[in-house]
Amino acid sequence: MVAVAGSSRGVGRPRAQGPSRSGRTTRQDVLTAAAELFTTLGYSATSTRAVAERAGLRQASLYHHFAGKEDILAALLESTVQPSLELARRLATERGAAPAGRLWALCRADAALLAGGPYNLGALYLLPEVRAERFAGFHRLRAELKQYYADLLLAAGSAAADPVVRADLVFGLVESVILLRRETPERDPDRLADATADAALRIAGCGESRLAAVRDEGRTLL
Amino acid sequence: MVAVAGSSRGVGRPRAQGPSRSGRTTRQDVLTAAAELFTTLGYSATSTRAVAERAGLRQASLYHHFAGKEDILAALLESTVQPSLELARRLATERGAAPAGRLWALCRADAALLAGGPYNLGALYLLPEVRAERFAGFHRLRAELKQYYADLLLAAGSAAADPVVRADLVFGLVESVILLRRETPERDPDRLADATADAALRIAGCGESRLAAVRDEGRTLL
DNA sequence: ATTATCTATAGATCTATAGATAATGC
DNA sequence: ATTATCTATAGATCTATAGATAATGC
Repeated sequence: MVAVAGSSRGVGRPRAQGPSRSGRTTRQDVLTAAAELFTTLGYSATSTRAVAERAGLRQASLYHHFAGKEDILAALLESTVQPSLELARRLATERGAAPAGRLWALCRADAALLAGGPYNLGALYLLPEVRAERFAGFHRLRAELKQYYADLLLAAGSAAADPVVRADLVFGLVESVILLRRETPERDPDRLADATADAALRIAGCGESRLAAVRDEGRTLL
Repeated sequence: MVAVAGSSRGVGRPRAQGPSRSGRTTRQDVLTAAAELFTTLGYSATSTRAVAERAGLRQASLYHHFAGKEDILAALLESTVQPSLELARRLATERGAAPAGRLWALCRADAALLAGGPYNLGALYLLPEVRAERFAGFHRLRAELKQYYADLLLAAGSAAADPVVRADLVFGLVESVILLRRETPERDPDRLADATADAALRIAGCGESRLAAVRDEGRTLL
C-alpha cells in the first residue's frame, strides 16, 4: 500500500538524507522535483538520479512509487491539463451565458494556469518525448480541451469563412503563453492572462465595440 | 580545409556505406539528418550515432565536421532564424509602406517559413536544451527579430494601452504555428500563414474595415 | 602531403532490478 | 509481516578521442 499523506510517517526504512521536510507524500516530492527538472532541462536530459536527489531520496527508491521514468512524466502531464479541462466542461454547460463570453472565460483561465503556478508546467507539453505512444492518454485529454475551444468559437459565430483555422489560432495563442513565460519568467500572470483572452477574442472576430461587454460577461463566469 | 560542395568528391577515405547519394556536402548531410532527428525526437534523446547513421557515415566521423554535438544544433538554430531576420531588416527600410502593411508581411513570411519546409525546424527553438549558454548567439538573433515586431506594431499605432504585451502576443501567435504544424503536419502552409498574419493584425488592433487594405499592401512587400 | 573517413575504445554515464535493511504494525 | 527505503550492480548506452587507413593532389 502506498503511503497516504504525511500521516503515516516512519513506516519503512528511513531516508539516508533525513525525512521529507515538505510534509508531503514521497510521490508528491518526486513529482515536484521532476516538474522543476523536466521543465527546465527537458525529459531525456534529466536523469532519474537528479530527480531522486532533489526529492531527497536515492535513485532506486523512485521505482517503489513509479514503474518507470515515463510514468512520472505521464502523471505530471495529466495533472496539468486536468484543471483546464474541468473548467471547459463546466463552461460548456453554462447555457445562460453567450458563447463569446464563455470563450473569453476559458481563454482567460487557461492562460492564467499556464502563466502562473510554481513551475512552467505547460512547457512539459513542448517536450518532443511527449509524442510517444505512452502519452496517448494525455493527448486525448488535450484534444478534448481543444474541441471545447472550437465549439465555443463556432457558437460565438462571429468568425467568418474559416472557423476551424481560427479555432486553431486561438488555441495556439493561448498556448504561446508557455513560450512567453519561458522567455520572461517575471511577467505578471493576471495581466498576461487578460491580454491573452482579449487577443483571443479579437482573433475570433469579436470587434472592439463588443469586446468590453464580452469581457465583463466572461469575468462573471470565473 | 573543409570540402567545398560536392565538387571535390573522392578526397579522403571512402565511406563504408558508399558515397553520399545526395550530391551535397557531408556537412549538409549531417545537418539534414540532425534536423529530422532533433525536431522529432529532441536533442538529448538523439544520439550522435543516430545522426551519423542517417547521414551515411560512422559516428566518429561527425567530429571531423563539427567540434561537438552542440555545434550541430547551433548551426541549425542560426540557419533557421536567419531568413526571417533578413526579411525583417529589409522591411524596416521600406519606409514607403505603412507599418501595418509591413507588420502583416513580416508575420506572413515568418509564419510561412515556420509552416513550410521539409522539417519543422521551428521546433528546434522549443527544445529545452536551447536555453544553454552555448546558444546565446541564436538568442541574440531571435531577440533582434522580436524587436522588429515590436517596432512595427508600435509604429502601426493602432494598439491601445499595452503595445508591449500585444507585441509579445503577436510574436507568440506566429510562433504557435510551430505547435499547430507539429500537431497537424498535413496542413496547407500558405493558408495557415495567411490566416496567421490576419490574426496577428487583429491582435495588433487593426479593425476588420482596414484589414483588407493592410493585407493588400502587405502582399506587395513580399 | 593532405584529407576524410574508418575502427577501436576510454570513461562516464543512465535505467532498472536484486536483494538487504530499518522502520512500524499487529 | 509489511513497508519504504537502502546499497550494489548489470547491461546498455553515449560522447569524444586516438590512431590507422584509403582516397586524391602535388
